[in-house]
Amino acid sequence: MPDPKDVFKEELEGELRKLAPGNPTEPHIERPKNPEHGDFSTNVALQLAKQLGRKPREIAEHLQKAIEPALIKRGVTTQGGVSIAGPGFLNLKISSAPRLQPIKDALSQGKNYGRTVKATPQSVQVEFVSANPTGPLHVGHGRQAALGDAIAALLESQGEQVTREFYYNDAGAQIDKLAWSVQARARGLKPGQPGWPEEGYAGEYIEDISKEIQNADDLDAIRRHAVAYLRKEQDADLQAFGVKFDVYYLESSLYSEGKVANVVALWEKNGKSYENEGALWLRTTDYGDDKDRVVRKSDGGYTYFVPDVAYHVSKWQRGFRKVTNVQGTDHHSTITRVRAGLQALGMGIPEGYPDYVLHSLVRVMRGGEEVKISKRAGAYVTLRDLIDWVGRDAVRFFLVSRKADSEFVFDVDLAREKSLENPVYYVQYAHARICAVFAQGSAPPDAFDADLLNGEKELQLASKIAEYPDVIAVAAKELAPHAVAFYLRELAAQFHSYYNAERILVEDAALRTARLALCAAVRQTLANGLSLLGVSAPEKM
RNA sequence: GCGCCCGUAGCUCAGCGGAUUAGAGUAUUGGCCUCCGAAGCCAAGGGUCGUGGGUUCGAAUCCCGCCGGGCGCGCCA
Repeated sequence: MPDPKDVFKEELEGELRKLAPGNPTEPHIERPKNPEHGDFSTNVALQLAKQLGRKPREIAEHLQKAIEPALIKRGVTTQGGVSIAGPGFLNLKISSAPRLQPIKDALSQGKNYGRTVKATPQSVQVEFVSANPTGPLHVGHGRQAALGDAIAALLESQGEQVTREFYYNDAGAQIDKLAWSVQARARGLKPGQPGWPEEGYAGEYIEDISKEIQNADDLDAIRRHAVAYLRKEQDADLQAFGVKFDVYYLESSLYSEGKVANVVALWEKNGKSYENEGALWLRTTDYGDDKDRVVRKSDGGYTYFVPDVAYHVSKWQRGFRKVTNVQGTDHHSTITRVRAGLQALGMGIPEGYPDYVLHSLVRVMRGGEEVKISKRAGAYVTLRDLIDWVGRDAVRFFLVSRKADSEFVFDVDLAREKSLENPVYYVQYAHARICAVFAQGSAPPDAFDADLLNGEKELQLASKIAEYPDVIAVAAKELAPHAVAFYLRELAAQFHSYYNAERILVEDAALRTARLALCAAVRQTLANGLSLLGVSAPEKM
């Protein structure tokens, strides 16, 4: 059976090409909230009115006459055809058999419902977290982990081949500070005392590490031990959070393999760099930056963004044509710089490479007050704190249920509340409720009589299930997992409403089978969506 | 000062390639369990979409100014 939405769109496109051959408007088909407006709606007639200098309703009538027979010809059965509403909207209401098709799709496709298979998958990469091993992961890293992992899952759902990557600096000045701090602790010094390193790390974890140091004079051993210790701890946190990386990329390898030096040499060769005041500068202003940037300091060391550019060259050379970096908004100035640095190499890397998803800060509220300090880390709230307080599923769902660039307040008390107030449990509860129905002894049916699902709530649920593939396609395109979280809430709400209004396990066997099929399809869709967000779909709660 | 982001119901947030009556959760109020899980449902009240202009037949959505908040403006990473 052809997808009515696709047919509707294709036929509209054909008609629009005839109406405005020069530059045809692309029709946007939306699914109206108000059921009176049918299953699909478009405002092309209104958009076209200006361009053609005709009244929108006239255009709508023209389109209506042209489209209706074409739809019928292609097997789309409607209720009342294409109707015109308001100033010139075209609304299409399809008959109930095709409206129920998504139930069959969800049942037959199972875990793959909503996913796309690509003949030639693109090799794409998502880089996220990338915390330096100088302390425990904080809430911001948690947001990156939740966001990055969900974005990666979304891209996978669209048939791409995704690599999750974690990049970290294992050898820079920050690591030196870490080593000095541990050393000072091992020698019995406390933060702030005379002899404590400037800008040293003061968290309790430094003391924990220092207790394992045998020789406080062997700074190299201390450094290795501290890095290994914190890496292990970060890995444990990520594992508890359910996030796995395919590649850990070490900044030090960029130096040892000569990749940093190569980048600088290419800039010099292309005439994109110049010497001034003993330093080497890159002409980033050629690529939209507001001033040129130092790349090699007068002391001979490179500034941080040189290895960053070298790292992105490595991504390009490893074949990643689409790369997404998930970082905090405090990094937004690096976007221009990294892209400029890549352009100046003249390697044919596209201007917008790579993509960035920047998230703003998360404030943590608990007991009506903002929490700023973690006992362990000292200066910030850790991801581990959050998981301990509210559990992995709630942390994941909360951190991903807002637009990345909106600042938001994580309310620990709300996330903890295992009841009405919590959207995570609300969605999970819908899943568990359906499981409970099936636990009464029925198996999800293979076939059912579609004519029996003719209630308004049933048809609406079917339409909601039909939306799912579009929702994740758009969320993947826009790198916006929060759309999935909102969708799941709506689907769960519609199910709860239905469940309260109608009995599933009715006497009539045929009707029972049909309703069980609908339930199974909802359950499958909930499970698929939750899985994209890294949230479990429990059978019991 | 400059650049980027944000300002929608008491609170937390969707919507923002313009369009059919501004949405949800939470909080408040009132209903619904002899019946598949009440971690649920039904209903009510609550918004000059920061503000002032502009474009448009039509603006929360696009453009400009202003106000308020965040972040960034290092030969730090």
